[in-house]
Amino acid sequence: MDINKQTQPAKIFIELILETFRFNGLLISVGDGLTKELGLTSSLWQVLGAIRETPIPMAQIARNMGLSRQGVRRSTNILIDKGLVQFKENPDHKRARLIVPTEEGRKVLAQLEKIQVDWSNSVSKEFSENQLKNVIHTMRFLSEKLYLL
Amino acid sequence: MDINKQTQPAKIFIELILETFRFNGLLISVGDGLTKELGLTSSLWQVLGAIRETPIPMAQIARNMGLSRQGVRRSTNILIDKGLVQFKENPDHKRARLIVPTEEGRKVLAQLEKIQVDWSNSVSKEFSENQLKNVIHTMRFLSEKLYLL
DNA sequence: AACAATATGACAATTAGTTGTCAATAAAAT
DNA sequence: ATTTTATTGACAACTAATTGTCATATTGTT
Repeated sequence: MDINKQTQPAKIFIELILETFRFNGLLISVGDGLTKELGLTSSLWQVLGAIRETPIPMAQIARNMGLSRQGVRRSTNILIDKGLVQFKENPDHKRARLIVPTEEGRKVLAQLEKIQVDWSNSVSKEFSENQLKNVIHTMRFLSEKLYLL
Repeated sequence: MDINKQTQPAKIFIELILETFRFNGLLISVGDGLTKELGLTSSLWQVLGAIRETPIPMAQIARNMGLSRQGVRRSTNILIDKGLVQFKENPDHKRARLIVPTEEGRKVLAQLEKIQVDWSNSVSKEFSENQLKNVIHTMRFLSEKLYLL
């Protein structure tokens, strides 16, 4: 039996994976740089950002952001120590308390947003909406395929 | 002065970042699943894969793959313990020895490649070459912008 | 209503990865 | 040629993240 031959799209897909790793790493390091002054790391602002609009429990943050439940728990503990978030009883679930930003947390979120807006504006300046949307769409589509396998 | 308003591409760019985090996490977990039987984790096969064609020193692996030098060192040590790679004197650089696969390492690389070919073929089946290339291109373009800032 | 299956968060132990520092080597500048 | 700057890899200390297990709460089944 012959060795299966790798199709052309498959080769490019592998390239895409490696590029994703690099891009992801770059985003994290740039993100860390941007928010260093706020005393936040990527894992922290990912969690803080996740409850910007609606307070949700840890497990849901994990699901939304593609993080592990335990990782979110850890980050949440740190954010609590920093006084940026707190627990709030969840009427719908006795165990799964909501994570909500404190007053201080809201201030940091506002600063975060300011930084993010300036930065994202300047980075995305030369890109069209469609170009970026296409990337997101393809990633999501690929993700679906990955889940199925 | 008004708060800077976030442009539409900027908003989508932020979405793209979050999607990248999720996609990256998914790739790692799927990759770990695929290569579990070989006793390799993502960080390990990233390093092993990097020297598939040409043996290079640790620092170069790190640069190519967007990993930290120290992380690569760690992975390399593990791969050496597992007997999959070894050092080889580098005529061009006394300090920076080349990392080369052992006989056993080459076997694992072959298995890895087999798995990778089957998997990438099946995932990328419904994607056009161009669609994937566009994603890579956009990521690289974004990366350039990120470096400049 | 009773039971089974799933989701959630806590904790401990382990593994993975980073940071800071150092000495050796190589490359670049003068 | 000499000096300065970069790169490279090693090591140790530290921080981050994962894994496995457990008790509790919720949801789904019968």
